[in-house]
Amino acid sequence: MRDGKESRIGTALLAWYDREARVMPWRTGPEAWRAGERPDPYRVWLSEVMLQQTTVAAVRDYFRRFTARWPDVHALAAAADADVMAEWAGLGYYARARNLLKCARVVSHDLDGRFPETVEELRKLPGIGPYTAGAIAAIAFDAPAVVVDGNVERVVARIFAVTDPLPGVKPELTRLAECLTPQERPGCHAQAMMDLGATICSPRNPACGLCPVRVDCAGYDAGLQAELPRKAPKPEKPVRRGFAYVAVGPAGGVLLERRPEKGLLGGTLGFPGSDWCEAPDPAPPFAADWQEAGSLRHTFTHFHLDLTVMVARAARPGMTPKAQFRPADLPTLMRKAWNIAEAAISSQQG
DNA sequence: CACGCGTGGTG
DNA sequence: TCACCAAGCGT
Repeated sequence: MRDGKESRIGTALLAWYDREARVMPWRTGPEAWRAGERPDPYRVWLSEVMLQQTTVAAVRDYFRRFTARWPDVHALAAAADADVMAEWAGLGYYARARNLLKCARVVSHDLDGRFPETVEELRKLPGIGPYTAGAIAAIAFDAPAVVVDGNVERVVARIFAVTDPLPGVKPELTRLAECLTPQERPGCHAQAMMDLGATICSPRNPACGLCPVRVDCAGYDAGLQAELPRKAPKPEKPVRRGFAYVAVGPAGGVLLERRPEKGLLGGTLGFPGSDWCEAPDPAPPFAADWQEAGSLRHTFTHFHLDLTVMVARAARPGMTPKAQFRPADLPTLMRKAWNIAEAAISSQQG
């Protein structure tokens, strides 16, 4: 399985990681690791869920706020749903936040607060798929799990000069990643692969001159490093339109609603509005003197949204009082809508 | 299994 | 400006 080349790559990678490992709030660095310190599984799990399809830079402050407010899995399990959704607001992919809370409650109530140590058991928990299960097993419990994220796909495709496109070639990349996974320090190896992919073996303009495994990189030898991994072309994003209605009461209260659990922005707070489609009908939540405040474009995973923001001053039952309304609790789209509405209202009334 | 699901940085 | 991309998962 692991012949001279694979073994040499693993050794070079670990030596590089020992020198260059990135410092992150959820990590135990190589030095502390060697001194016997191990990362807290709760923090590993929380960071890995936040990092799903999300950059390190975006996660840092969210991770700090979550761990300051909920230092362990029991504290998080006891949190109110609305508080967790508010703290997650802006990070995106809100199903992660709902599954995070479900998972915390299972671990807290059914597993006595201890995360499972095997990939098989971790996989059964909500929000933990093949990648996250492997990452927790490797990083928190130092199990020789295979950890394949977008970084590892790229690194492996380049090292072995795999030219077939994703996603079809993913199983082969996983097998190749398995060949590189050592029995010793698998957690450090997993983090080293991801650090290499995030810094040197980057998607565009890889810094091969600094790469610890360049001498064993078939992609570099073939001059293909910048083109790998190949990916199937993505369909164009359609444009949808919609209306959002921001009602502000005499004392500054705001009319908000919580969206359904499933679907786009599921479980988040927002302003009432129309459907989002090619040609939506206006859909004011009640009759009032609605004025157009402006519009915005927001891009989701699979479509662009052009949203027209309407405002009215009106008292309504069920408004969120001004003192309890924090725009930071809203997903980014709704925060943008609020910024437009607020500017219009303050300029119109002075 | 292909698709739905956010957001901010970047070239 | 805008398409692409990032430590994927659930259905």
